[in-house]
This record gives sequence, structure tokens and C-alpha cells, in this order.
Amino acid sequence: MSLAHAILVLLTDSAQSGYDLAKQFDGSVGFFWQASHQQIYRELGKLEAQQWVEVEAIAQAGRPDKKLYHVTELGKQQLINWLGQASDPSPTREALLVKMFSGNLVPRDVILQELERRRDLHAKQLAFYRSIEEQHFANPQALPIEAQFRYLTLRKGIGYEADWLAWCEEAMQLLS
Amino acid sequence: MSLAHAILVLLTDSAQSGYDLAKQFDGSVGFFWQASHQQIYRELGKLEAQQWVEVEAIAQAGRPDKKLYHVTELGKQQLINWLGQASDPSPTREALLVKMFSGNLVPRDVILQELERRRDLHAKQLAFYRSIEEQHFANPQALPIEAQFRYLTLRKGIGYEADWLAWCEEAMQLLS
DNA sequence: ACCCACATGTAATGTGTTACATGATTTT
DNA sequence: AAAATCATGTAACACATTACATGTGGGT
Repeated sequence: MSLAHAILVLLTDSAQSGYDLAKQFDGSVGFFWQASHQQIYRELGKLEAQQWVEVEAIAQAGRPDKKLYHVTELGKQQLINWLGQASDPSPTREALLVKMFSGNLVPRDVILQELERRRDLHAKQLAFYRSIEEQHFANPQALPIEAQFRYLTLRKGIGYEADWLAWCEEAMQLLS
Repeated sequence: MSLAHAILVLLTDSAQSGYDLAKQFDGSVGFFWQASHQQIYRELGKLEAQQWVEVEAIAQAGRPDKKLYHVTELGKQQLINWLGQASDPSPTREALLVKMFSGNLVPRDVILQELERRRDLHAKQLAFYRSIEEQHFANPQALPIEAQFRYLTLRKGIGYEADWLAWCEEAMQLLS
């Protein structure tokens, strides 16, 4: 039930097309919620049928119409209602940890190489988040409230990557 | 494709029934891979058809036969092969962070309460992991290699919960 | 000439969740 | 007497992934 709400969140921010939404899910929002363009188009269809969003067709020369989606009043109420509900931690499915569980079945190097690869991935992502932090959120206390919320999602991303990075290093050290 | 391999990992450890597997997925392994009993039974059927596992029926008085699943040689090869493959970070879908994105649509208290609730949940889980750590992994360097791998999965759990806890506290502080 | 960005979709398959179903034994 | 644990499953539905499909305009 939550892709629907994630879309509402983004459309509340600004009316946009499925294509634009897909790009956002691929970028910033993608850290905590991923969705493919196929999922998004399907969900938009449902949202429209329920009248949580409505479409404004924008004619374009040569190309198919751009469908600009707006949140309706009903949609906004649904979103606010959802925001008030409790949300439990999301289930995790982390293949690398399953592999660690049986790590002794393969040569040590196989695991160490994989840990190194993952360490680099997380280090890179962490550096990326940190650069955003420096550029846009130099003084968190001084930010307007909406920006504080955005800042906090970024902070979670930073914590997440930093934790993975630290763990990879600890694991590599213990195993070598 | 990974529930199959997670099951193989557990069956390599010890032959067991679908019911027993479900309990493990609900407990220790459940931190990094969840699966319901229905998923497990379905997957076991597929694994048997592919001859990655085989069944030993254990007759029981009054109850239906207990089906004890063993990994076959083919299954073991498939598992080892999978262990050698790279695994990318798993996609995240964290509703609370989506909510944070639009936190300004509801009164501050709604968000603060939810953060408090989550903080308590993560603190509790962290305490649980730490107690396991103290009881079973007092001296990591001295552990045999299989136990070191298990220890590392626990360490990731600890890092994960600690990061959530710290983030909840940071968020509560910034927003109040 | 080829690839990338724009813009939207259908179809098929795979994975995950929820509800329902059965029936014995053990614990409260 | 009621509830929980043992033990296995079917069925329906919801959600996610992958492949395929179409067509324009701009850059290399």
C-alpha cells in the first residue's frame, strides 16, 4: 500500500508526469523507496481510478501527450491520514549476510573480495551523500521546516552507508 | 532467486523440515532475510523438483509425516556457485523515511511520537543483539571460523539497530 | 548511422502476503 | 476447557521485475 503514498508525497511537492516520477524514484527518493517506471505507471492508473490524483493532458508537438498528475483533495486527505499511522521497520533481505552465514564453504578470498567490492560501493555512496550535505545543508538548525525533514532523510542515508562501510572493514579485518 | 539459496544455507547446516526452517526464518536468520512458511513450502517444492534437495519422510504417530529435507550434491554445488557471485546492496523500502519527506503536512507531534515509538523498538532490538553478543561471542578472535561468520552477521544487526537508534534521537532533537 | 533522452505503455513471470483449512498433542 | 505448538498445505491476491514495444528529437 505504500508505493501509492510515496507517489502522493512526490506529487504533493509538484505535479508531474510518470516519467518525471520515475526519475525521482531513481534519484533522491530512491535511497529509501525504489520503483521502476512500470510500477509507477500502473500505480498512477489505480490512483486515478480512485480519484486520489487527476490528470492534466499537455499536448506536445510530435510527441505523445504529457500527462501531468495532480493530487486531489481526496488524495491529500488519504496522504495525511497515512502520515498519522505507525510504520514498522521494513523487512530486510540482504543476500550478502546470507552468504556470510555460509562463508566457510568457500575459500576465504572469495568472501574478502566481495567485502572489498561492497566497501568501495558504500564508500562511494557515502561520499556522494556527504557532498550533498555540505552543499545544501551546512547549517541544519537554520533551515526551514520542510528542508529539515529532507535533511533528516539524507542523514539516514549517511548513517546507513557509514554503518555498512564500518562493518565491511571490521569483517575484512577479522577474517584476514 | 535468493530465498532458494537462503534455504540451502540453512539445510547445509542441518537437515530439517519446512516447519523448522520457518522458525529459523522467524528468529536468527530473520534479521537479514524474512520468509513466511508459505513461501518456504512453495520454494521447497521447487527445490525438490530441481533436485537441489531431497526428502526423507519420517513417520510419526498420529501426525502427518515429517518431511526432512537434505541438500543434494547438485544443491551444494549451486550454493557454492552462488556464494562466489557478487551481491549488490538490496533495495530499501522504508515507509518512515517517505513520511519524513512530507512531514510538514502534519503537526509536529505526530512525527515526534512516531520517532519515539521507533526509537524504543530499535533500542529493544539492539539490547537483544547485545545480550547475544555478550553471552556467545565474548572473544571474537578466538572463535572458530564458522562462528566468526555468524558473529559478523550479528555485528551487522547491531550496527543496523544502533544506526536507527542514533538517527531517531538526532531527528527528535532537531525537530523539537 | 547510432545512441541517448523523452514519454508511455503491455505481457509474462516471479516473489511476497493474507486468509483459510486440518488435525493431533501439550501447556495453561 | 481453551489456547498454544506441532506440521503441512491450498488459494487468492498484491506487489515487483524483466522483457518487449513504439516513436520523436537531439547530439556524436
